[in-house]
Amino acid sequence: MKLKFEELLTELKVKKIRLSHQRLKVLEYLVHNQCHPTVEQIYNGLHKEVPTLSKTTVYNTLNTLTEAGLVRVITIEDNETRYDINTGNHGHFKCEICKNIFDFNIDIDSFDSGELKNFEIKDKNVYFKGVCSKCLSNTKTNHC
Amino acid sequence: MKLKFEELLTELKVKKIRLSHQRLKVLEYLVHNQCHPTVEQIYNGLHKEVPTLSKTTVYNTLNTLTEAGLVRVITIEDNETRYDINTGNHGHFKCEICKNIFDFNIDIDSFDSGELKNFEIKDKNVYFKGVCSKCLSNTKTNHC
DNA sequence: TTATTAATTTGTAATCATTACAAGTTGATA
DNA sequence: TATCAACTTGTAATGATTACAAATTAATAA
Repeated sequence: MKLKFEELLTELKVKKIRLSHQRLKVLEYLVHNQCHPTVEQIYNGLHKEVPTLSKTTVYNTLNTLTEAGLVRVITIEDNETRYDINTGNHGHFKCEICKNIFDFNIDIDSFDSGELKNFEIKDKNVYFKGVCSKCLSNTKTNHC
Repeated sequence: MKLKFEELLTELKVKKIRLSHQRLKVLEYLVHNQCHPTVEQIYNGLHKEVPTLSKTTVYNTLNTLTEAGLVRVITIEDNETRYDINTGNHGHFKCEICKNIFDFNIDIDSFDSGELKNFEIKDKNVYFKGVCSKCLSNTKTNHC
């Protein structure tokens, strides 16, 4: 965790992005909360610690970090944008009952279909939806 | 095309969804325009032919058809929901220059990772972003 | 350490997609 | 052809995101 945060700071400096207090706090929140939070969740989570924080700043910061490639946008549902500090190769599963988003390993690069051979692919996303194992067993219990 | 439309009608009847004039027109539009249109595009495209059509009806219809499984929602970008009458197994590539969305073949079922073995997967989506071949060659030309 | 300045933050207002709602209309059934 | 629940419609409400301008601050150099 600590390591990850230091690496992110270095990347910000390299890319000449100012290390403002708000940006560091948002980054820290994302490193500590890798549950793919929404803007609302980030804002609420930081509000006690940084009372002057504005929601606009959270939006601005996330856009800046996304453009810099430090953060990945997750748009599984059209009404809620989520953010992920883990920019590595992995898929997302959203449970329609508990609404949680789970990471799963997937080698997205393995299916670089020949159809797109003259296309420049910058970003690959795999999103699954359904019901997670925990909610599945709860549903079964309720039926008895 | 004709065949596809007839099949869709049969499915609507089976699922006891009324074959209203507006629903048939939206379905027809989707069958004829498989370019993953937005609500705005569908509404504008049908407005001449069906002047009384309301945008709310387009939303309602698309939600009904999606729940019935006749239409697939595409949410690559968080600010625009798109709709696809092709519910078969395929991926989507969005060009960030021309904004077009391209279909490509992909066997999504082939990577049913063991991590999700106790999950019920209802929907699988693969979204790529980047620059399409046409826009890539245009960019090159402009540099000369 | 301090001054300088451009970048950043902040709060409010604006925008845009989508949904809620209630009154009018219509498709399917008998 | 009558009936009625389902559907459509227009307007208003909602909610996420962005625009904007004034106040603040991080980074640089003296």
